[in-house]
Amino acid sequence: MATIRELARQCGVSVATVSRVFNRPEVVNPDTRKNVLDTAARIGYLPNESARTLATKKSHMVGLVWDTHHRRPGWRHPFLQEILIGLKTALSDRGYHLLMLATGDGEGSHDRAVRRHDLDGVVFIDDGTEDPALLRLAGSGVPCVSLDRPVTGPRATHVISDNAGGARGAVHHLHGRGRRAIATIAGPVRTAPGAERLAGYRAALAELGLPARGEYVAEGDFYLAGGHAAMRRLLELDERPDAVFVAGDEMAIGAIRAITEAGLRVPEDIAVVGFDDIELAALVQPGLTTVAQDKAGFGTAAATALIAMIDDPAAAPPPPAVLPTTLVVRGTA
Amino acid sequence: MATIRELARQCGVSVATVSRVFNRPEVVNPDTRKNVLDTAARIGYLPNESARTLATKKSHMVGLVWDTHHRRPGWRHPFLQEILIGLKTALSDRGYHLLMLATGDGEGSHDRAVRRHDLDGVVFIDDGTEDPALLRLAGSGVPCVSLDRPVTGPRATHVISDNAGGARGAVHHLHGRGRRAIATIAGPVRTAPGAERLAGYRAALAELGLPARGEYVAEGDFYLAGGHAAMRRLLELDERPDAVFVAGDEMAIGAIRAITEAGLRVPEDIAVVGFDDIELAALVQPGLTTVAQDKAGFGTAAATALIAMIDDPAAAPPPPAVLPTTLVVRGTA
DNA sequence: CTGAAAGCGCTTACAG
DNA sequence: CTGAAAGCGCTTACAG
Repeated sequence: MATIRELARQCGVSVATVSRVFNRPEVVNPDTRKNVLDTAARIGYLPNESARTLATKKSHMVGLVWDTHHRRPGWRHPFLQEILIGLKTALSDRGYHLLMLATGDGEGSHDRAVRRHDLDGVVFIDDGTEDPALLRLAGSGVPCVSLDRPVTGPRATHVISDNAGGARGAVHHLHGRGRRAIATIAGPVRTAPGAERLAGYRAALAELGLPARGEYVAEGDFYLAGGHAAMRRLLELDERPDAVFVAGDEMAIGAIRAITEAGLRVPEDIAVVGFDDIELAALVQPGLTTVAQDKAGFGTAAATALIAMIDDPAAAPPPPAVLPTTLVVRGTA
Repeated sequence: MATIRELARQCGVSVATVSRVFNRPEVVNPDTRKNVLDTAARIGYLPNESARTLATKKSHMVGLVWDTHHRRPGWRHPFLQEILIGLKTALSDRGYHLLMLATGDGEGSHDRAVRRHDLDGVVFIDDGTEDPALLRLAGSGVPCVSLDRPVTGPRATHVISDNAGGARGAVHHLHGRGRRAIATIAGPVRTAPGAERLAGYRAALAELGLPARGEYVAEGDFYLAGGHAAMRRLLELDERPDAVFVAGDEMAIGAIRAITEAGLRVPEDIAVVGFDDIELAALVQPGLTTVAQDKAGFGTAAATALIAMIDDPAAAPPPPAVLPTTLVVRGTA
């Protein structure tokens, strides 16, 4: 590998000049600049990132804390792949790479990695658990953006869907279809999406002048089995609902299964609206009517927020990005 | 951040000694070793990775080339998330991090990133297209392991499922269920999984003494719509098949849809076996009988192979890892 | 607009 | 078993 010294020699300039053409090209004479660039291309010179990072403390790498937890082994984000695409694309457009942080090598592994590698920022995508290492990280002053949950810190912000708005829209849609006994299967209220979607459901009920019945709220866990179990509880009610807003698509699929097993039909007997718009939603039959999240938008918004913080160390963190949702009407409501 | 110099000062030793306790602890006096380790923990010393990499040319980072191509924008690997988990876990157990390589910043971006960051190795997970940058990388001498496709290079190997064996098993299963007119919907034969599964299908036919009819082979593209279209072609045949081995679960779901639309039943009229065992396979109704791949095994095997090459620069690359498959019998065959 | 020099935080022969 | 010193490949005031 050609080094900066070798390139400088071949161009007859100092290494300082070569360095400048790569970092502040505008300050160097156009002719020498061109010469340096040309011979760099010819001999295949590439600035070494470790040396750069060592000198500048900027690694041009962003950490991704994606927790494949001990506590919740099989945790899957409903659309990790899409988020990754958005993140990676937006980041690489700005010259940043994504470093997937190993987890589980003991407490505090994340902040250690951040310091050892001089990471410029980090994005969290976790299951909402209060991990002390994450809190410490967010509090430490490195730019952080978290997905799907609020964080606090001097340079931390988050991106989240308009969960309440999406939920409201779903309930209004159900109401528009003539349903009046509208139940919900909520996500865990300790998570922001769980709590906000439930709040949106309640708000819509109030707006529509529908009674808020406690027994119409069943809590699930965002997984299929949880949705199934919650629906069974709902089906045992004396006044069976004629519609249910389910706070996650996987749970909605489980709920539909429970309804079918009970000998009832969707949407005729009970209409169902989900949330997320996972791939599966379009593939089941009938297609799942659901509140779609802007999947790629998560990645893009996270990258944008992160880079804003990285570019201006003095600025306050950008406000949380709230992504609009879209109701996708298919067959279940 | 405490540096090695600061730590050395506090311990009353030279930086060389401190460096040794972290890199070759066995050569330093147990007492001084303990002292260094203790004060390191106390003052929160962490070796800086950039400085290490600069000095040693080992970054302890492995690149992941995951092509979200221009040529095939929406390309999704059926179980990227699971592979990522396996990879990340196995890698981090050995102290390596995963760097997701940006793509699209022009030709050759991958090999440039590898050189700039002194990556210790790279794993490819792509759609099988012949990307010159990848070939160059594999030929360059950095340890490479590719998923789902063979590669050649001085230090390259790959991990792949026993595609032919899995396909054979599927056809034998169909035969055991009494089916004799067994068709297949193949993946693109330019991909290794596509070609090998087709070969396995043909081998099984021969073993079973069944005729190999050209019109019973329909080529799909691994996507749902392709499977749907291929099945429609098969349904138009004079001698309609009574079973079909579909080389991918998504295509299988599409095929089932086509069968249903034609007013036929699965498995009564036509039995279906898929390949992959994607999440969806267990969720559709009836459940899809399919050849399961060892998802986490991909990541683990890739990490193992990579680390073997990294650890012994002189050794020949390990032979390709061929992962066994498992037939999962559900409702469609 | 350009160069000489110090410095970033480690590792590693080489002596002892 | 340990230390002094050179070196890894850059960047960045500081002069000029």
